[in-house]
Amino acid sequence: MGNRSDEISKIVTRAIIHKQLLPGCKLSEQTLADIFSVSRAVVRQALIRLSEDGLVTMERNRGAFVSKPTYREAVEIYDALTILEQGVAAQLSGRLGAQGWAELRHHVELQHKAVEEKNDQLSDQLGSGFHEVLVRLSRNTVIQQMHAQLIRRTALLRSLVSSRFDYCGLLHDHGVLIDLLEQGKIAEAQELIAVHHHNVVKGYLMDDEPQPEIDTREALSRYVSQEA
Amino acid sequence: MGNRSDEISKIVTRAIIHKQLLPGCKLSEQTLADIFSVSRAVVRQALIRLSEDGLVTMERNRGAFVSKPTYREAVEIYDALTILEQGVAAQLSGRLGAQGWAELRHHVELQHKAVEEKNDQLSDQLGSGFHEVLVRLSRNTVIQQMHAQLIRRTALLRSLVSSRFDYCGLLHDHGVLIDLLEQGKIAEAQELIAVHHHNVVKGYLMDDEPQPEIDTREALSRYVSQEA
DNA sequence: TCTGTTAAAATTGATATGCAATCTGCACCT
DNA sequence: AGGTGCAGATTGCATATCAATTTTAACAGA
Repeated sequence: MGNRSDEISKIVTRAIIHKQLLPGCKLSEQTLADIFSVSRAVVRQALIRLSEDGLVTMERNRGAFVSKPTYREAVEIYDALTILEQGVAAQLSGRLGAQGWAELRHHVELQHKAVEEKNDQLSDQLGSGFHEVLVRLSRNTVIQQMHAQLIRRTALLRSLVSSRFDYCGLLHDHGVLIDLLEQGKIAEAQELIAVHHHNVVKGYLMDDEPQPEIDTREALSRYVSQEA
Repeated sequence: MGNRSDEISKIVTRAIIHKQLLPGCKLSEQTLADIFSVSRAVVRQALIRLSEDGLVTMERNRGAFVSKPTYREAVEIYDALTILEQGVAAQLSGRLGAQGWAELRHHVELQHKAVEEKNDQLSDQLGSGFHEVLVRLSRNTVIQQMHAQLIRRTALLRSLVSSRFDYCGLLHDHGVLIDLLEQGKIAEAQELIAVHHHNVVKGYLMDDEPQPEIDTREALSRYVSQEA
């Protein structure tokens, strides 16, 4: 689509994923309009796109902010990822051609190098990338898009915490997963996926436990709504 | 959210789901602006929301149309639904309280009456409703929203074909599914979910086989792009 | 009658501007 | 320090305008 608002939303998405725009950051309409040299109307459209995607939260008369997921949301997102990837894994196992397995192994290889070079930025990217490749091989664009959206939201989570992952362990999981799937051990593969994501979430837990800072507005909403 | 564009997009969504607006229908900006007594800008925002949801397709300089899913898309949507519900089922089995099972059975009861009264409209609605309740019981709003979006898109599919479902059979599946889950027979429950959705898609096959009518523009796009 | 061309009208995508409602920040007062 | 009130900034929406593109209609020719 050749829409200006679409381009802008994609650019801002990239900025958010690359931790240039951090959760909670205000996205002023006029500021963005100046930055992209477009009218406020176009910026609003871009912000709406972003909010539909979950990366941005719009508050009436207050404006748009980069979303700040709660811990609960993090768990839900990884649960959703687990379910999607378990389903895809079951479909792929036994049905994927040699070229598919090769692509997965190649991806693990790439990440292996990134980890060895201690390139955390790249390791991170390739880490998510593996899961994306896995889903892409299912050849189901609907699932692919849902999954991609979830991955974008995990990027939000990563910029919310300064967690240090056990990249080596997570990477090892990827390799084992491929083996299990190729051998048709679906149940074990699915269990591994669940544990894998569970480990990632645990990595978040370290410094972002229950709730970092509570939004007063949200905390009081239930009381305000039933005031006399 | 108190946005006007949000309200409008929800109203149009209802109209599409209720088959008042059919796939392929043109959604003129000015027309909608007149209908809702708002400016074109607000209508554009609503249309963007709808297109992000997949119910509406926007074509540059041509406008917005109610989406017309292909058969392939239908299969992909039901595959996605299958995966989501299989995952939710596995989580629910053994973990859901008595109240949860009761709610599910109650829902089947309601649909049973609707089918007896030959109220197809209501049967349809409750049919999707059962799946929504199932997912709601997972208490995962992320999965819930993804699932709800898929359900909306299945409504699109239903208005695209004049299929007559075997409501009785589908309803029976729901009852059996509850039994299987309550007994902890996860694998069988998951298989039933897959077969259930497969049967629904087969119902669509009857009169909407490969492609109803091909969009010339789309059909020729690959040739036009590489013309001399 | 059918086909192809051309001109007019309609539609979209985007901008600019104005305005009411609301929120924010800050000086001010107790 | 802590509450009050106002000025300025921001959002949400309306209207008006314009270029680009598409659609429609009229028209001419085979």
